[in-house]
Amino acid sequence: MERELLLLGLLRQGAMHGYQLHDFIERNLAFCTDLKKPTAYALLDKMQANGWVVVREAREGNRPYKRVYSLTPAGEEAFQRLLRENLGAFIAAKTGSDIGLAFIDVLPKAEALQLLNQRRAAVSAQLAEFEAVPQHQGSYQLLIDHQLHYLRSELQWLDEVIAHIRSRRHVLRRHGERM
Amino acid sequence: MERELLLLGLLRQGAMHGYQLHDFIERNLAFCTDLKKPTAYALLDKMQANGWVVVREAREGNRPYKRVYSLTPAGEEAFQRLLRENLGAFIAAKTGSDIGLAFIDVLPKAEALQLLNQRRAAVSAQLAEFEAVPQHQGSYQLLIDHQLHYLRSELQWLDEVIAHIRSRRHVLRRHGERM
DNA sequence: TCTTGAATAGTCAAAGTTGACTAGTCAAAA
DNA sequence: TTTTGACTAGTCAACTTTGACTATTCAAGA
Repeated sequence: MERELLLLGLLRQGAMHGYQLHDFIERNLAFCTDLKKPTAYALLDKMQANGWVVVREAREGNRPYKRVYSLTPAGEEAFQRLLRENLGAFIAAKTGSDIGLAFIDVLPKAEALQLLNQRRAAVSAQLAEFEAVPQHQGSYQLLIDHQLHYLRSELQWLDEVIAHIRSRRHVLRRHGERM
Repeated sequence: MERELLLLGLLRQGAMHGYQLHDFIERNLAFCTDLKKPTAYALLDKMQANGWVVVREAREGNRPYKRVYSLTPAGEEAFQRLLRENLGAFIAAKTGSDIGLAFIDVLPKAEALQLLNQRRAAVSAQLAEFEAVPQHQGSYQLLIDHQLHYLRSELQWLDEVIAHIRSRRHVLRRHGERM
């Protein structure tokens, strides 16, 4: 749903190839969304079937043909609708990263702490990466700011978890656990 | 990857039907992971092929047969490996909820604010829901606490965004935009 | 000049995911 | 008692996603 919105929003700024769309997303929005090349083309096909985009087969010189996608009025309408739908709603993110926490009692305290510190380093590294991104103008900066806010919040939570585990008595052995 | 970990972790606490596994996840962990019934069975089939679980066809009375899954030693090994892998790494969550923000400039300021306030209400409602969950014992509480932490952080960020948009000059009209 | 590697553009078969279904059991209301 | 609705248990065809390809162009270095 949001991937359609994204493709429409990009096409709104001008006609593009499927390849360019995918490439832009991969380079700039990989932290937000996940859109592999074949999926991008599949969505574009569907959007074409919906009448949201039209394709023009173009060739420059004798290079192999390329398909250039551009927005139709129906596509603009869809964009407007999807944008409002997206902004007005909130869908909580789901990492699978939490699942392990549900079973952390299985591990000896020392190993649990070692692994969580390793995880903390990973969060920290991602945070440093985003802190190094130069300021952008426009609403793209919002996305970066959100990611920064999210990563800082995760880091803070992880620190709380580590402190909590550290303060606990040594965990008892359980069924099926290696010593 | 984390869904296998989850299934293995649950089966570790005792043999179960595919249906019970799915049902438990749906009821208690829907905020963390997403595992539809047919996907659960597909994963169990794969795990069986891996030798991580075994199936016993059982019937009680003359009710139709049921398949009871249980962990093998190889499954326990896989669980231990996946658990360490999961805890030691961090994979940032991806909502698609952010995509809309990238295009918020398209909307008139007033409408943008109205939609963001609607979104804020949605976050607030989810937060209230989780604040109402009674305290659990054990590491399940960690998952709840994480969700609370996450939702509070999102709410705070949204408030910053709303304040930021509010403080901005009225947005200029752009290409393709309805008046 | 020729080769190599990166970038551009897209495809395909295989794998994963899911909405909608079947089918039996059970408890309670009509 | 029989109908209704919820619960248990699982399946299937359709749809979506993806890893791994093909094939051309282009620039740089050997």
